[in-house]
Amino acid sequence: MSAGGRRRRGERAEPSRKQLMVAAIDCFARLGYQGTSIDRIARDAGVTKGAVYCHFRDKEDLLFEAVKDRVGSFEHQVLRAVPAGQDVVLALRNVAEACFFHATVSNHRRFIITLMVEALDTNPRLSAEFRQMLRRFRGFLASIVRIGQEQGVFRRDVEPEVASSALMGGIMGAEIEHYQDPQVVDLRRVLDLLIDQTLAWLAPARASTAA
Amino acid sequence: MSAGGRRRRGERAEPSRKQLMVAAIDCFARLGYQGTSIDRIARDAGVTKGAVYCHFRDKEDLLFEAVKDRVGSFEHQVLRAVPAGQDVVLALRNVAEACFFHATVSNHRRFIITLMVEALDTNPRLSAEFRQMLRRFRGFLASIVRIGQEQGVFRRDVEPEVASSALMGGIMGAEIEHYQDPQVVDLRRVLDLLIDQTLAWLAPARASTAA
Amino acid sequence: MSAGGRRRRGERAEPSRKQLMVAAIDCFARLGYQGTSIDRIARDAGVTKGAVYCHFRDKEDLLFEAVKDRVGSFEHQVLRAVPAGQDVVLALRNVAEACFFHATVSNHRRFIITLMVEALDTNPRLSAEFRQMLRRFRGFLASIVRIGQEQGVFRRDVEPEVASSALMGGIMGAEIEHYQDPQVVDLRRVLDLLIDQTLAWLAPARASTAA
Amino acid sequence: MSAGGRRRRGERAEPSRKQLMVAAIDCFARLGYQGTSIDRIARDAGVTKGAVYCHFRDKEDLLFEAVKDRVGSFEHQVLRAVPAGQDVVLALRNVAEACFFHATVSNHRRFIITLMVEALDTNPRLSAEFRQMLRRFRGFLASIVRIGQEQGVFRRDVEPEVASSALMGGIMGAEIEHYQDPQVVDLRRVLDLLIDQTLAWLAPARASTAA
DNA sequence: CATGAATGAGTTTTCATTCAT
DNA sequence: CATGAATGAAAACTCATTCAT
Repeated sequence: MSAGGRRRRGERAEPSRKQLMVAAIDCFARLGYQGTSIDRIARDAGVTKGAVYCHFRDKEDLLFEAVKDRVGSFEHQVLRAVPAGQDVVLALRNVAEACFFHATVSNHRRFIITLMVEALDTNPRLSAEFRQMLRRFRGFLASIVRIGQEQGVFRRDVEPEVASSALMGGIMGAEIEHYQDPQVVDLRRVLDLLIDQTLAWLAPARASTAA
Repeated sequence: MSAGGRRRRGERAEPSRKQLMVAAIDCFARLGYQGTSIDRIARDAGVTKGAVYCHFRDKEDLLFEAVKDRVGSFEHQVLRAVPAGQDVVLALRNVAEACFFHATVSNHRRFIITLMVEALDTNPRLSAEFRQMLRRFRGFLASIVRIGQEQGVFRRDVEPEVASSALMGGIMGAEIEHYQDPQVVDLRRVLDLLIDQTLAWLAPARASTAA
Repeated sequence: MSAGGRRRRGERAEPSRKQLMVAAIDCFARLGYQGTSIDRIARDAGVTKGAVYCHFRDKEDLLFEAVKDRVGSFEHQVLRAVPAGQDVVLALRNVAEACFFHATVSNHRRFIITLMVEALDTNPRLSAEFRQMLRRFRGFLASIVRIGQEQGVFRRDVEPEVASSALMGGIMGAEIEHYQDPQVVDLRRVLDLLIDQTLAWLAPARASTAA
Repeated sequence: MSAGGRRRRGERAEPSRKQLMVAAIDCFARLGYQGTSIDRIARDAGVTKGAVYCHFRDKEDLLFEAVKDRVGSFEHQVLRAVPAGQDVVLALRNVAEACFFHATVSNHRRFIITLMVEALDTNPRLSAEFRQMLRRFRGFLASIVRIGQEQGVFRRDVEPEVASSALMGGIMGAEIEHYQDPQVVDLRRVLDLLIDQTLAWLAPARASTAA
């Protein structure tokens, strides 16, 4: 009770599991998995090392939980940002907007990108998880493109899968540039240009009039 | 004779410094800086741990030497691929081609991307080095765009800096996707589409009126 | 249970921090700082290397803690041995007695002398600490001399600072000789002679004719 | 020949063995045996590590050679400073003078004291060497005292061995204080006082009343 | 649940020593 | 003699994990 842990009435018990997740996500996003020690996470969460093992089997478990949390949350956000039946052009813009939001306001996107790169050859299981996530995301973008093609809004001689790869890569790459050099790379403008470019490219050939 | 690396006469001294660099670059590219132990590098290079310290002050020194080597080499390759006075369209295609080459045949590009992401918050000095490199690269791409604009080959209402950010991000992102999922992401096709898209976007307006 | 130091219930927690300090002091006194490995200290204390880092930041921290502990303890002993208002002659004898005690029964004096010599050019910060300690000690001795002079017990044409330097040096030197060659150098007799000599020298001139 | 090693005509080949000894003595005096690396000595001597092994079997051999060199040289100096048949009072003053000289002009005395303390429990063989040296030195001082006693210049109720221990300890201790705090401890004055004190003590009792 | 001391394996680094040239 | 690359053992330190309380 003297050890600072007592909460006042109504102070929402702040389950330390949640705090640990928050701290872990932040640390992993900035320092990577290998660069983050359990001790660091615990300290940031305001508990001791031992407490981590009350909630998670080991460091990897914490990692997977964090990834599941962030990936799920992000995908949910994107789906919410793109209601079914929406204008496909608006849909693509909204996806970019969601990415922008999560890349600047939260560090969810950076968390994903950082761990994805790190996991490539060091954590096959995690890497597989990310692979699935990217496939879902590309599939999602490709489906938007496909709908646009069916609606006659997009030209038909473009493979939706390749186009979605290019778009997704463009978004990720722009983010990395921005994390690296926020003073020079204005993420908003780069993403806007990226979407404009994509839409122009997808516009049916005639006298292409992108939004 | 059993005592390790002693070479017999005429056995081509195979300067172990070079071998250490090669091993280090490969390990760092795949496992990251923190994920690579000195011991691993030494073993891969066929020497003992101690030998590493014969050639490099410490692990970080080895890292910086490796980065300097790879970045320098890559930039040299790109400059060679784009002779001065070349057609700007061809120039952009050649840049993409060089990236494709170094992303698939060697692992130089992956080395750079992996370390760039890892260094963000863990190694400010290295991160600054990468920041400079990206600025040079963006500046180089922007100069090509600018020349195209002066030649009337590219439209003039596009800011070269933003366009080069989008292009560079697109390349890096496509590479990451490819490293993640080589079976699904055909880097060549994605890069081709990326360049096509960029060139279409840069094409002088005939009737195209993008927002 | 086999996993080492886990104590059974009631087994008197024997705080290992204390044991580590004891082991460290003993090792440093005999082997010097550089000659003592963390592993050695841990083994002597009956714990593993890792435990050391549980209680001390690093080897140097352990060193400074040990020095602080011993120096403080020794100064405390000396002050207790020389109550305020005591006969100055008795005071000097008691100081020598305290040194004798800590040089033979414990190894506190040897600890201080060993580290003081080693630190000279290898650890400026520690050396400064010892410098302060010696200044305090000399100041303390000088104050006794000064009081004796005021009381008319000691002659007045002697500088207390120089006299205290000679006395302190005499004590330290005698100890070193004794550590070196305990069979030949009888520390008690040398210290006694030293004090006799000092007191004779400090005695008010009656007919004393020094060369 | 390009490697800087070529000497001009007449430049006295400066046998590197000598330079290595000089460098070793200096390093050992300041940093101790364990605190000095072979590489450091070699660098200070202007050669490479390997060269050390051309002249000395190993680090310990270099140590013993250095000790032999310094101890021999110092004893020789002292003997020269005290010609046989000299006035015993002058003899003691000259010994102190020789110590002062070698403690301030060269670092021979510090070399001896540093290694003597370090060797105590870490190098029994070296420690034995120093023990012999101290015995010789004490014997030498004791013989002077004894001669003085026979000449009636010194009182006879003092044991020469104990007196010489006190004197030798006083000299060593004063030196250590001076190495520690040269700005506060004026070695010359402390040694002078020490000799005065000793001589006063040794003066035949006329009215001298020690406590 | 939570703490914090402790373990033990693994990491970076140092350094005396060897040896082909 | 001298060099300098290389070895190998030992050192300091880190950190995920365990466990008694």
